[in-house]
Amino acid sequence: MGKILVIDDEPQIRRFLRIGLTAKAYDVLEANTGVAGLELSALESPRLVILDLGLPDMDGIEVLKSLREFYHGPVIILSVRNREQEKVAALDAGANDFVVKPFGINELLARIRVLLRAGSDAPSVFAEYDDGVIQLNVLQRKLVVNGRPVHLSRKEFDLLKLLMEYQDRVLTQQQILDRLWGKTHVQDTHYLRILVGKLRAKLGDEASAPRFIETEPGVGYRFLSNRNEP
Amino acid sequence: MGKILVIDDEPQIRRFLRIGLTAKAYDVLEANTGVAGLELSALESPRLVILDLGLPDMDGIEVLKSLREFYHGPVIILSVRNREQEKVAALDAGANDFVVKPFGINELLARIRVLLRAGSDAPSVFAEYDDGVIQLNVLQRKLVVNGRPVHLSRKEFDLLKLLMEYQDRVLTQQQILDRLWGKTHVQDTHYLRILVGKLRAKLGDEASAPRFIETEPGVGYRFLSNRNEP
DNA sequence: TGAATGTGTAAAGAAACCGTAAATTCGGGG
DNA sequence: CCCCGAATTTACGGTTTCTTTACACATTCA
Repeated sequence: MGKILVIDDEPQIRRFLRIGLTAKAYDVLEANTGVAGLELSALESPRLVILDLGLPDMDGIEVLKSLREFYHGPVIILSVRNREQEKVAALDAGANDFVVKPFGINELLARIRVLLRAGSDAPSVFAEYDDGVIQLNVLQRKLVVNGRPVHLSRKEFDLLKLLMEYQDRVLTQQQILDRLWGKTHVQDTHYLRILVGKLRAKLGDEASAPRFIETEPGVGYRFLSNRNEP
Repeated sequence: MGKILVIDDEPQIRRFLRIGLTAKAYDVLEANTGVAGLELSALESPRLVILDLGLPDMDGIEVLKSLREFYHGPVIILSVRNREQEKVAALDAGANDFVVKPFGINELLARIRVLLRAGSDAPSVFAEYDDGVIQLNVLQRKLVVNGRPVHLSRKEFDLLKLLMEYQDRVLTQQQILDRLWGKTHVQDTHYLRILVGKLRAKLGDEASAPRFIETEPGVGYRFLSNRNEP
């Protein structure tokens, strides 16, 4: 049926979930800390993640945000607290659902079915990119080009990651601006041109004969995956 | 921001939702019975539906099932009852979320954002065209004719995509002009002729013996799908 | 036949768009 | 508080794309 990752520090909750999930033929992976959970997600590409907000090693929302750097599958949040503020924060940070403990296993299973039903067919994990020429590590936010490490600023990195994630597809200027600057700046296309310029310079790319980032005039940019060159 | 339909018989709940939703710039439609709600959904194609299970005229689950016969957007269920059985039934009948009354407006708004966010990158109706001779990839914005990549400008691409989308059917000049230039330019048919000319040139087509784009004099243009040629 | 209308190319002009450089402001760390 | 890298703003030259203008040709219909 698919792998489901449970990130929770309470053994009895994990047991409760393990029993309920395996009964429905899901494969259950378990982690008892945020760090272990993040590692497992990147490694195993689970179909869905269940994340308890009350972890001992990291703040739950931080785990979620880190997870969303590379994991795009559905995430269900568990919490003992029923504060609206916390729900809104988690949902806006990228969670797909929020379930307050205690909860019935059947409700949780139904919510899982809803999310898997709607699931996309795109790969759920984008943790690294590597064709012989250019390597990007999303977790460490590090880039290597032709064997040389290249330092990127925050926005430069986010832009490159976004383009690589949708390689060969054109991302419109509006899509990029929305993602990097927020909806309030979707018309400040000038920011974007400058950022692309800086990124190209660091990649050793040139606009007139692009090997990495290609301009689609009036539309947006695309990252090229097929490089045919010396 | 998009139309949201509220199906609820209690005026105070509708008012509560109307205020909260319009404050976030959603357009709110309202229905106080199941029948009225189904009619409005079919008529208005809202971006999202909020459905109360306790309606006077029909059983809530039945409304949901009927709705799902034709409506595929997100549906949030409201209910005063907190029985697990009911939640499971609703979620399995096609609901995307289930919120128990009383609830905070901010949580509901956050859950709405989650559902609208998920549906935003839904697969486009028309993503690709390919007969042995000509291939168009909409997401990559790439065109290949007889194995050779051909670059199209923005308007050229939009025009070709539109024609291919309605292959073998005639699109009137007005329809095309409206779609590409907006209603203010529906009479500037010169634009269109020039654009068609450029597109034909890039496709290797000629107006007198069209293989791809055929002129329907006095009416418009059509893209030919059945090519019988050497 | 000949005006009127519709269509197809070509080329010039205008506008929008892109890329780079450099100056200025912002913000976090020491 | 100062410093440095990052982010934003300003300025400008070059290019593509879009729009406008011009004209030849075909078809229709009076």
